[in-house]
Amino acid sequence: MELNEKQLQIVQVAEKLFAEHGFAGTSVRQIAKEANINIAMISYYFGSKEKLLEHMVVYRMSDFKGELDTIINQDSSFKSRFNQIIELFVQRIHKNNRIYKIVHTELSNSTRCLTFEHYLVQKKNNYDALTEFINKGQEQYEFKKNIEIPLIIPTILGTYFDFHHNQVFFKETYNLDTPEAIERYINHTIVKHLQTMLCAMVCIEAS
Amino acid sequence: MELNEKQLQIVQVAEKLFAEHGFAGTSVRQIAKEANINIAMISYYFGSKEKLLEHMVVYRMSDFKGELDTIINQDSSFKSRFNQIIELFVQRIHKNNRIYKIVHTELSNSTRCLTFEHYLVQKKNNYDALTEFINKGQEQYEFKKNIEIPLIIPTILGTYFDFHHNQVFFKETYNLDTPEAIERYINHTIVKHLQTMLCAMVCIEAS
DNA sequence: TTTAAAATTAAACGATTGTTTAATTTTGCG
DNA sequence: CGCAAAATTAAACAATCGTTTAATTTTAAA
Repeated sequence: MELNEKQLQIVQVAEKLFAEHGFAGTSVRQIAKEANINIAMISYYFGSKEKLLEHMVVYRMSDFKGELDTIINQDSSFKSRFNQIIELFVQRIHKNNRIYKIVHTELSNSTRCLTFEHYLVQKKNNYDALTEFINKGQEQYEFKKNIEIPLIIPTILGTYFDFHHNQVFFKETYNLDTPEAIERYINHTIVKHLQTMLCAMVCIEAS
Repeated sequence: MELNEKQLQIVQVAEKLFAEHGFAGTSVRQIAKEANINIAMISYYFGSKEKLLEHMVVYRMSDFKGELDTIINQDSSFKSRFNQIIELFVQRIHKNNRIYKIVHTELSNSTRCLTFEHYLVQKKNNYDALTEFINKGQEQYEFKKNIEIPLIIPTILGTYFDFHHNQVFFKETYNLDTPEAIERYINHTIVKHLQTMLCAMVCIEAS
């Protein structure tokens, strides 16, 4: 995915607006205005508003490969690696939460006929890598069996996104006033909650 | 929330369309066509498209009170009640997943200036009721301490919704071909996954 | 400096948006 | 039945939508 400076600027502004107001709720005029470019430039560079979204998904979904394997191939205990994987997923999804929000919304949108193939392939890779890792842990009697492995990632991403979607609620209920407080809550409290919960389910504790 | 037959029909059709195509992605003409009514009837009954959404949220969010208390006040073990609470939440969110999807999307939408007060009040009630229940379980040494109680509900709802959002992925990856298979997966596999995981984190097992 | 390609612009395109109007039909009570 | 209120309609409203056009400016290699 090669984007020149101007194209990148458009994609970044559009990503912000699509995440905030939805794809249908954002007009090309808003994008053009906020990106300080002429309306026609969007069609000129991307062809259409829909194709701009496609370019955006492909562009954002290409730097994820590898990080997961690095942790899995590390030389530490299964539990330690499992905890690191959980933290990685939260950081990843948090860093790119805008594009994920857009994809989640448009993926189940019967209007859009995009394939989101890049997203689905990425997802499949993550699931396969995690499944293989858990299976190995089970073979070595470090992880419990009878675990619903396909639901581990939904639990991680879902917990993050439910918090993210309901930030208005959490802010006023648990006094997360500053952006720093929210960052801390995500990187510490949510990560620790997921680690505690998932390890309690998955890990066999030495007694 | 009192709606006559015609208004109810409009709300139901609009709910389906808003959930499928988003609020901005649905036109009043689509709603009118699918509900077999004249376009003007929407303004006539609700005032505007925005107010239709408000009416919808209020209407859908009013039958939730009570069920949770019934389980909490039951005469069974903390663990048993906790498992029932988890199942109730999944069933609730699944039954009403359309309005939740709409609210989640529009809640973090800076365009919309709706308060969604009914939703937020409902949510607060659920959180307070669950917190009180867990606290009692902790006092009786049935539940562990140092638990992040505010994140239990996000884990339940989030796990469900991540599955729901990515149904396209799960369908082809785990062969959930029929609607019945999906129902079974939600009501059995997801519920059991959440019960196993959350109980492992929360419950002190007799040894 | 010349020149062709690329980038950028304002303006206009038809289509669709949510809403309102004013006329007509249906309803239900006296 | 008579008649006012409610319900329903087709048509029109101005505004905005995504996209295209055709003209102009900028760029950069020859």
